[in-house]
Amino acid sequence: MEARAPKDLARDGCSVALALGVLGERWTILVLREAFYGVKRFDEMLEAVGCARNLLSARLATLVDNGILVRSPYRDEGQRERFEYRLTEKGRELFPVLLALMQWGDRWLVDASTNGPPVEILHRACGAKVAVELVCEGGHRHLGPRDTAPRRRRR
Amino acid sequence: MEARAPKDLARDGCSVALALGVLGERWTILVLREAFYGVKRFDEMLEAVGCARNLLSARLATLVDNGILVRSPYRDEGQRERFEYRLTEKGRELFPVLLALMQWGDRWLVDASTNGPPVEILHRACGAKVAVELVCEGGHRHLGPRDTAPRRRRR
DNA sequence: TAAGCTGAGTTTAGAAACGAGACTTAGCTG
DNA sequence: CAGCTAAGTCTCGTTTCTAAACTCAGCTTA
Repeated sequence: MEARAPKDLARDGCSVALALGVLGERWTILVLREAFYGVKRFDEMLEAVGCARNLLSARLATLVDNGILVRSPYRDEGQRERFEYRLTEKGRELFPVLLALMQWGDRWLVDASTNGPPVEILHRACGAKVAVELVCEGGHRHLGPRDTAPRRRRR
Repeated sequence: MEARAPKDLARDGCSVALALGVLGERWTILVLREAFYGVKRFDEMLEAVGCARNLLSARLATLVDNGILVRSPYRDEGQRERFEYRLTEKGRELFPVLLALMQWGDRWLVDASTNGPPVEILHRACGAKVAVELVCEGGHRHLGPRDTAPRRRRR
């Protein structure tokens, strides 16, 4: 008997499930974190992420296949041509996901004995701390889950 | 030689890695999605999520252990006492993570031939669609990743 | 009082994914 | 031409996942 296809989390077309089908494997989101921090090269990424080489190779390949990273050539002084990985627009739009995870981790998981979060994201233009927030198209801000209701749309 | 402990993604105290240590296993985030939709009971969750029974059992246990869900007794008319799972405050604060994933999936993964996302999250008070947004403490809104810079803090 | 039902799990065995380290490759350098 | 280096690939043992069968406790019905 055939096992459920891997990555087949998307039984019902839910966008969360679709997203996790692409991002849900182990290490994938940490690779993206490093990509946002500006890490581009294989061995540097390997060091930063800390996973096995073959897995990093596999994750980069699926991220490229899914248009989240691009693999593009570069050449260092007196070196042969190699490739580096950079975020695409599609990849950059994952920033709120990363920031939401970071924010939750900061709030609930970071050891309270330390003085604050290990990394902060700042607004370049003004230096203030950046956060994700729930807003509605009607202009209301600071919403919580209790203020919302899901609506399933007919297909 | 001992293998790297599972869930040990948190080599460096990064909050994203810490969060993924709790949420990063397969199915966990889909369980939370259903919890936000109001699903509370084991078999109902099983049907909605679509994973193996033993994994649902394991995921619910780790979510309870981590204070994201509470397991509390209920009793239906003429039934014995059973248990249901509900989000805690810590769990509810994951809503931005889910919404950010949904938003990205809607934008980049939902088949463009269909007319819009499968599920929308609406503001109860006004009926308008809810979204996550990057804002800074200086009051600037609609930020993108390009507008930000990370700063690592000394520990 | 026994037999059957039900929701909520646990167990088991085979398949798939992961992890560590060794090996490969292609071009550059001494 | 031997050695170096970044970026992989390969191998094999371990862990995790999957599906399905099994268990269990209390309730109902006979």
